Amino acid sequence: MPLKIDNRIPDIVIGRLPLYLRALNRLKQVGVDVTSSHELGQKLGISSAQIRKDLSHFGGFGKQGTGYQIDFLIDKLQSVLKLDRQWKVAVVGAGDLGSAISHYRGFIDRGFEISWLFDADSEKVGTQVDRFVVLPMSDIKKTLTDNHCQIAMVAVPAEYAQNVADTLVEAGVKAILNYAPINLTVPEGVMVQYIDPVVHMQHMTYYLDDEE
Amino acid sequence: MPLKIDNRIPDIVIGRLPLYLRALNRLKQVGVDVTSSHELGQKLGISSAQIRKDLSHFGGFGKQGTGYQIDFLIDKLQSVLKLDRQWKVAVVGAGDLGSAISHYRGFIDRGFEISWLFDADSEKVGTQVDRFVVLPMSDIKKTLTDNHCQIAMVAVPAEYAQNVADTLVEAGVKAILNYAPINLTVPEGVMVQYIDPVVHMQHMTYYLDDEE
DNA sequence: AACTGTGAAGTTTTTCACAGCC
DNA sequence: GGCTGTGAAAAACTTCACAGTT
Repeated sequence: MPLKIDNRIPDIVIGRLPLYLRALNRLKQVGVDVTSSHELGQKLGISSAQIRKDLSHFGGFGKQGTGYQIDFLIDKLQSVLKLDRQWKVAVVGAGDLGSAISHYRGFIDRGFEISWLFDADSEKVGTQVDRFVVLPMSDIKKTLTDNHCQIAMVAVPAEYAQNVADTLVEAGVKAILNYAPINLTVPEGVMVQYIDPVVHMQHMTYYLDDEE
Repeated sequence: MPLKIDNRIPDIVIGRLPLYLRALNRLKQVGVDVTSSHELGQKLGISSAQIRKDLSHFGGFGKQGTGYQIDFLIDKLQSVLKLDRQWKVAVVGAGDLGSAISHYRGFIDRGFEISWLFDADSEKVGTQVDRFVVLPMSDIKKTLTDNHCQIAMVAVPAEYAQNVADTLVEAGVKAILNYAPINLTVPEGVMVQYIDPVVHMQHMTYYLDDEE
């Protein structure tokens, strides 16, 4: 009898699925019905073997000789990523960035609905930003708990971000997308992803020509 | 005689250096002078061995028994990443996102100066956004070429992003930070980094509890 | 003929563990 | 005692290459 097989799927594979999904939706948009690991890989700059292996973790989604039915694959990936529902998302910070996020229309058809906008500044609380009335920080816990909100975006200055994160964790949030350029400390079981444009640019400058 | 040693440094290592730099600047800010691979790793959720190995690619920056002098290490990392100068950056797209980027004050002391803001919409061209007058797309090539600008940020809707990228490449840009949720095709020698908040959130939903 | 799914091989990345130094 | 820098070992990840299917 074989030992229990550890079939947890590598996180790096999970991280690529949203990219596949994005490319597949794009192909669908331009009227393509079927694609191949080769075509998809070309678009993404990823080898076809990798795409096939990644997808094979979840079952045989393709057809030999044919490729992948795009509608079918989109459906499967959405299901794997638990995107077969709408996730309500809270945004903290109603400054320039929080406002831009609130205005952005690109979340809704990819599984997310921005649902609340919070800010600590009493001048901002009560004002209208896009379709939201800015709520005070003191409302976070009750609002998110009552609504079982598990996802939040942090768009406050770096010096407040850890405090905000602590509050969110207390409110039961399990996934934080942090726009503040600072590392957050959170308990086990809470995920943080970071968006910091400067980090990306500093990565690229390494490879740039010296002459400015 | 040994074969020529390939001492190109792995890209994954380069990608971590900006994170080290960010954490080091944070420590400096709160008055710390010296740190260790262990402390830094703790803050970043990275093993101390990895930090030591990463840094060792560039020389012995630490002192045995003591750790790393923060000022010194910041200086070295900035030099490695070519951040010992100010890079001028162009932004394309003066919508909500482009405006938020233009207002953001966090670039300047990390090596980047947003210097121009372009938009295709003739209604926007000529208007003031923060300290910029919005420039027409037709100015991109001359402006960026004349100023040897190598870095640009794309903050336009997905359907225009590839066109904008093509224009930027033509203007001599070598590093693109793309906020549009679409993969760009660029020639060899041009780098693209992507920022798509939805990708990060879709990555996290995989691990969230099923009950919403 | 074209393409998937997959063991096996190859490569890269991370961790271990310890000599050497402060 | 505490810490770095680093070969060696281990683990993780990617690519190869091909049997099997349409």
